[in-house]
Amino acid sequence: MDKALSPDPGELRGIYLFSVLDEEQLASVLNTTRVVRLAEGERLFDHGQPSQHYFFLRAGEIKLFRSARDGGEKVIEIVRRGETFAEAVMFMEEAKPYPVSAQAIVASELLAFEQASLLGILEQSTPTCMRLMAGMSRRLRQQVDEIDRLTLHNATYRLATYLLQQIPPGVLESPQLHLTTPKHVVASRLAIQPETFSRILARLAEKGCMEVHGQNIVLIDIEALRTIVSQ
Amino acid sequence: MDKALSPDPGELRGIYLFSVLDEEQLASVLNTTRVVRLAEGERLFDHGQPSQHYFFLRAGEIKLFRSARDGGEKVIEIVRRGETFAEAVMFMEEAKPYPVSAQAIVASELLAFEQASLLGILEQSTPTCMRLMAGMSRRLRQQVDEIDRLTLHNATYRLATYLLQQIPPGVLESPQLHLTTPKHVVASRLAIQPETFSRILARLAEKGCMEVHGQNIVLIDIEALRTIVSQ
DNA sequence: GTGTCGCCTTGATCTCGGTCAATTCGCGCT
DNA sequence: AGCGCGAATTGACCGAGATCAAGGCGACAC
Repeated sequence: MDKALSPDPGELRGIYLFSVLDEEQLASVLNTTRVVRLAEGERLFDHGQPSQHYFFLRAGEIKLFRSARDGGEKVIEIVRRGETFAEAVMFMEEAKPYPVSAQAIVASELLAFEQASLLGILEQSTPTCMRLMAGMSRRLRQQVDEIDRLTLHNATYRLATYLLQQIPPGVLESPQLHLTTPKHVVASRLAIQPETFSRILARLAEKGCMEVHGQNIVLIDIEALRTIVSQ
Repeated sequence: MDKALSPDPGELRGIYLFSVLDEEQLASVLNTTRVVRLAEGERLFDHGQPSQHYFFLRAGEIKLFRSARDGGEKVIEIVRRGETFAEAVMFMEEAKPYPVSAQAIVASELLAFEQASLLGILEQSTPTCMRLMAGMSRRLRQQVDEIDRLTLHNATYRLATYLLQQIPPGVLESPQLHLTTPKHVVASRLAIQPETFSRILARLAEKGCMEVHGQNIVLIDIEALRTIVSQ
């Protein structure tokens, strides 16, 4: 079976935040790093909860989401293998509450880093500051794009955009997509109800844009999708 | 009449980004700072345009917005006197395109700072890095809140939230609000059509929550508003 | 004063996407 | 194989808010 390997310096160097650290700094991160394994459906943290850590997703899939009192749920982001999250939280004041909840979509394995060690490193390593700021800037821009899509565009546009983004780099023709994420989670990520999501997929398939076979989608006519997205 | 005063070190120190700089650093910022005055309706920059500057709003009001090809427009943020904006853009790659357009709602006066001088300072001043990261973190969180409101809550909720946020700090009872911003701009900020905005205000007034006299709104029953917002 | 130009308001109607409900599908389990 | 449960699909209906279309109300110019 899988065993939770301890992280080594090589693995940490692959993470953008740590790529320019010296041996000593890397060791200080490594010392306070824990491996966390989550079963499917397990919560990592809740919205509002005081934070002490930020994370790197080794394997699996995590959803970051907000809940409404009426039971509604909006997935803010789907975190994939190789991505870090919650780095920006450490700059908030007081208890630094997490701005979202995090839950494993499938069994997942993560590295949990202590905020304190990174804060110490940031004091010494301006290049690391720059990397972190670049990362936050990119996310800020993505959020603006998200608000744009939510307010200026309809559900079909958002779904088309999402599908086009899922095309692996390099693939040009009739790419075969495999949705690793359950459809209802993707729907929430796009602020669409599962029923509507299903209907839009069906309509696009009917128009000949794609073929849908459960989790697998073949994009027959990418140009048609691009047309939807470019107006 | 107003004349455009040259900025002095005292004014710059009042800006959170510059509050911990030494004399020399402050001078380097000051050297490359220009005063910009905009007439009502004038554009400061456009979405996608390469960026060289970030800004501080001395007086007036600026809207940051996205446009759709069909003429639709979404106000992302209304910048008020004393606020800075577009600091995060400098960390993007290549041409560092502005993620939004900026236009003066009323005649405005700004300070325009060069990205290069701040980047130089960030290399030397870790405390300034920390301040900037804290600012970006706050904005990131606000964007999540915004997405939450857009997807999990209705137009009345968003309007009530906005009104409650406009209450000057310290005022507890029947605060009199003055909307400095035209209603159709506030509507766009809240992702509501002007007609719907007007109707919601009318309905809240009818319920006795408030009195609306053009730009002036008296919040009669704040508790009722808070109830709307807390579910 | 009176004209006019924007903005705001009010009314009538439409529509996209949500809600409710009923199957059906897919997959793991015994 | 047959069962059971959650996810996905499909259909019928609904509703918040958009759109379309008139007025009304200032503010400003002349």
